Amino acid sequence: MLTGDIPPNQTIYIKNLNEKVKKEELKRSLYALFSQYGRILDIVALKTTKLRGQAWVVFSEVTAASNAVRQMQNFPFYDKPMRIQYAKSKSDCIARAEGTYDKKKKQEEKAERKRRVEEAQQNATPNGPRAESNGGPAASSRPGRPSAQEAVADPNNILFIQNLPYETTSMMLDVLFKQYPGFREVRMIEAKPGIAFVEFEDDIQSSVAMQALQGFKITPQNPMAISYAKK
DNA sequence: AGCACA
Repeated sequence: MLTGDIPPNQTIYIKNLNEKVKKEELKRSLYALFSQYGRILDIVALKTTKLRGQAWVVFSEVTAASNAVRQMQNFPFYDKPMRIQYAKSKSDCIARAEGTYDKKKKQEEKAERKRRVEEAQQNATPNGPRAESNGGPAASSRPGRPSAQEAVADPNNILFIQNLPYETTSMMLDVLFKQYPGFREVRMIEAKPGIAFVEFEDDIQSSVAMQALQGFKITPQNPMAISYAKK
């Protein structure tokens, strides 16, 4: 519903982002937050007047995008709830990969956009034409696919670590996790070897650490499995 | 509010 009637796309369009966040940090945080849903091929964010506060995250799979749209909808990100939809068009990086990227066509589209802006400025009519929408077709509440996929826990400032070697100590994990901003503490339970909880100040910081250390091997047999702790 | 590919 919040996705409007835009058909599924492997790229998601995010708006209502905090415009004060610097572009590079924004991209990093988006990457950290969204890579749990699948492989991210590209993130586009521009700070021009028209495009600030928005970003596109390109996934390698549509199912990943679908999960992200649903599960991260309204997620408070830098104090503002993210509004997520499918992107309206195919990302250039996808078109390039498919070999369908047409540079000429691209330039024409750009020129066309520019033309329309200028035109709009020409007839700066006091009461412009009513762009009345008819509400569109009664779209089904969900895009075509059932998307029977494993649920990802909601983001949490506490991480749940599994598959640790038996001899892991909290000091070892401390060293590993405290390199990431917002680190608070590691908690391990004597009676339960192989797991740990690592707390950060907020969801974003925990996500950054998760992304960075996901699969990290303390021993060759023990790639860390990091997920969000259950609330 | 705003759908791009610096």
